[in-house]
Order: sequence, then structure tokens, then C-alpha cells
Amino acid sequence: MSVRTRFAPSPTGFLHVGGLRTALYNYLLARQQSGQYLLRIEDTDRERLVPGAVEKLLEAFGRVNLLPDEGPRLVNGAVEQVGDVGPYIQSERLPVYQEHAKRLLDAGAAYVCFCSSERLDGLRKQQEIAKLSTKYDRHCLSLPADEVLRRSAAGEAHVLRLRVPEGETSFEDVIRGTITINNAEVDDQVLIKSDGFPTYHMAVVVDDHLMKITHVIRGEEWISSTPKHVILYRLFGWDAPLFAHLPLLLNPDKSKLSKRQGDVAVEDYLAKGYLPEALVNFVALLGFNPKADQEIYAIDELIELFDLTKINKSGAVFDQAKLNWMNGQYVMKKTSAELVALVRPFLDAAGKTIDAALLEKICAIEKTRMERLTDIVEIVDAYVSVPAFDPAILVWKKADAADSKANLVGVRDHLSTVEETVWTEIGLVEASIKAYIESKGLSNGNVLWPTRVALSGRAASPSPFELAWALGKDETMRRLDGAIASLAT
RNA sequence: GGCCUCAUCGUCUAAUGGUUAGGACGCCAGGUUUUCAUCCUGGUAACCGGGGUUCGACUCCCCGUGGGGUCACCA
Repeated sequence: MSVRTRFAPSPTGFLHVGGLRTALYNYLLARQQSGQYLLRIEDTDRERLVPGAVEKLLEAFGRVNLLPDEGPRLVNGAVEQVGDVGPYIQSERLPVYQEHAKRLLDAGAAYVCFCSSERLDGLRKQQEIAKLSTKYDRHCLSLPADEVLRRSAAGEAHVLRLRVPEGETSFEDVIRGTITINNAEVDDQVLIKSDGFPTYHMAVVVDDHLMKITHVIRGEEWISSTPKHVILYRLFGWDAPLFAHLPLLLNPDKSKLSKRQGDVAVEDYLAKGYLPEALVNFVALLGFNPKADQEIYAIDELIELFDLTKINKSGAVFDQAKLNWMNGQYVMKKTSAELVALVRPFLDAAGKTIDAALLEKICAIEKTRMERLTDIVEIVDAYVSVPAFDPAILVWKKADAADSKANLVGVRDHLSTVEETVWTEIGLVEASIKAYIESKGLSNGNVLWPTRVALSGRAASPSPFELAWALGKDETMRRLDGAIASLAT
């Protein structure tokens, strides 16, 4: 039997980083086993519908390269669905749930309940005061069939509840082993709401079975409701899939990762200049460790090495500092041309226009200094025009103003006579300046420090060779002249 | 509170009865360099507590403690 996994989010309008990891693991397993990975939209809560949410979700999946094999897909901006077991959007599957609900009802495995939310609230309150577990009291369990018929025919609001059988329920979790719970702890869960929509518990079981899902990989918060699902599988006479409940992603204070303490949406991270592949790599290692001594993994490696049984049981703090480092690793590995393309949108957004050739040179030079793509916005300024700076920083710690000025003049004069081809390569600029220094019997520091500051306007910057190469002859000369003029003698 | 669940450096993790408890991020120090970044070297820092089992426990069992999840006509 072919492995089929699925990611089944409720459409909130963005992709949570925890969701990204869940989707990723589903994807990795499916790819590794040559199976299918599908996306299902769980939009059975009409009150929380977010317009355009599915489109946004698919767009995010596209950007992180985790588009599903089956399910909704974006075609020219519109949502279409591909696959043989659709529809993949639950609100389009109502008849399916109704039909299965009827099966349960006919078999006596579920019952109609007319209790108002007021009564339920009151009941819950009483149980809390009495320190009892808050469960439905089966008030409507034994309603006569004719009364049920009469009241529902009269249009009285009602729901369908699962009749939890006696005994205990256990299931295998690939990550955690056997989990057992006494059915007395399980509530008579609502299966079909009064608006005719199924609850998550009903829909997830019916859909996972009908969609032939073999592995349910989802967050740890679902463990406690899994017994309900297992009971439903049994009542339907179906085999349950394998369950794998992933550890939670945590805030630095170990609470469940939340918006309050930073960004949680993949879209936010991309907007902040993180690369999709870095984000995927980072998130893959939160709760999973393929090799123990390797941090950077290409997606193909992850596919090859992924192993559900190696997933950790405890929650993982989402550590921004390590994400930053990892992103920097990925940025460094980009070619300058790739970086130009990646960085452009951020410059555009900041309203900065810059010559393509210059930008590519900047990328080549600044790559190792960039942690996020947005860093480019600041970096670029110093190349477009010299930042204002205190002439005092032109003076190297082991020299004085007169020496710095003399050396700047010397470098300027030397560069003004140099062949044009020298400006085409960093190495040639370097060789030329170093040959000049040697020929005059000067020291590197005395010459290079002021030259570099003159070109960058900053105490810390790339080397003067890189700067001169990037800036070109004219701008280099202009900056040297400016620095010389600023050093009054 | 009931139920479920988890527990190795600050953080992400390796170790599946015998290791000086390893790696990575961060931090610190040194090297290279005109400076910064990169790079290289080194350092800092952990088995939650108590009982067992065993010749021997981070590893197995029990209890405790602490954390988390969940107790909706939300997913």
C-alpha cells in the first residue's frame, strides 16, 4: 500500500511555522516512500472563515516549495483541485459527512441531542464547581425515537453526538508508543453541529479514511482527542491510520509558540529576509535530528534521511539566533547573481534604485556580512554615496593625520595612473596597491586603513580593494579627494 | 483540578547499560587581516530529585518535582 500523508490546516490566512514543519514532515515521508502528500482544507467552522485564506496558504506553500500532490492548487490565481479523492475542501463535502453520520445514527453509535448551549454552559459550570470532569451528561441519550423525529421535524435545533462505548481505547503513536485512555474520560463529542457542518473530529476521520491516508502526522495538541477518532474508526469498521504526534514549537519561555512573542507566520519570516530553504532547514531540525553532526541539509538529504521514529518527544524552542546563523549560511552560498535577484524586491520595497552591475558587486562583497536579505537595504547606502563621517577616523591608530593624508594622496596619484583593466578585478586592484606600497617602502596599515575609510566612510567595512573595485575608478577618485580635503593640515 | 504527555549545556540536539557525556547556535579568548565579516584554533556550559534493578546506569522500573497539551456545536 502506498504511503499517503496529508497536511490539514484550518484556513487562517497564513502559514504558521509550526504548520510549516508539520507540512514538511508529511512531505518528506511521502517523498521518501514514493507516496502522495495531500493538502486538505478544514473549513468547517463558518464563524472563523477568512476570505482568501486558501489562496494565501497556497501562495506560501509555493514559496517554500512544499506544494501538495493532491488537493487545492492555484491556477492563475484561482483555486482549483487536483486528485481522485476530492473535494479536498471540507465545506464542499457536506453530503459525505451526512451520509456517514446517518450510518452512525442507524447503528446506535450516535444520538441526536437538543440541548441548548445555555444548558450545556450551566452543566459545565456545575461540574466545575463540583470538581467533576466537564462532560456531557447524556441528557438526550435515551430520547424516544418518535420524539426525536417530531422535534427535529418541527425545526428544533439539534446536534449529533458520538455515543462513546464502555471500555478503554488505545492507539499506537509512532513517536510515543502506545497511549491508552479509559473511555469514561471521553466525552460524547458533537459530530454534526446544528448548522449541519461536521466537527473536526467527525470530518478528520471520515476524510482520512476516504482519502486513504496511511500516516496522520500532526501536532501534539491532538493527542488527547485521538481516542475519539480511534473510537470512530472502530465504529465505522475501518482500520485506523498510523499516528505521529509532533512535539510543540515553543517560545523562549517554553510556552506554546505564539504571536505575542514574535512572528509565527512563514510569510513574516520571508518578509523579514529569510530564505525559504533556510527556514525549511531550520524548522526540519526542531524535534528531529538525522545525523547529529550536520546542520545544513538540502531538501533531498532530508527526504533521504527522514525517519518518523527519530522524532523527539519534547517541545523545541524556536531560537531566532540559530535561525539567523543558518540563514547567513544560505546567503553566503548564493552566487552574486542569485543574490541580486533575491535582494531586489527588498530594495524596491524600500524605494531604492541601484545600478544592476553595482548591486552585483555589492552582493559579491557583502555576502559574508549579510544575515538576512533585508540587510541589503542599509548596506547599499554606503555605495551610493559616502556616508558623512568624522575625518578623525581616517587616521590609523599607529599613525597621525599628516601621515594619513600623505598616504591618501599617494594612493590617489598611483590609482589615477593605473591601467583601466586593473579596475575589473578585486585581485588586480589589490596587487596594484600592494605593489605600490612595497615600492614606496610603506606599511599596509598606514596606507590601507585611511584608504578604506575614505572609500567606505566607516571604521569597519570591506577591504579597500573590494570597495575600489565595486565603486569604480571615478567614484574611488572622488572619495579619495573628498577624504584628502577633509584632512586639514 | 481530571486525563494525557514530556524531562541531557542558556537554546537545538547526539548517546539506545560500560564515552574524559559528542556536535551546532550563542557567548568568551586567541590566530589570520588595515578594520569588520568570513575562516581557523581553543574555552565556557548539561544528564531535574529520590529510590530501586544491575558487576555497572543519561540510558530500564517506581515515586516525586517541574514543564506542556487537553478538557467547545474551534480547529
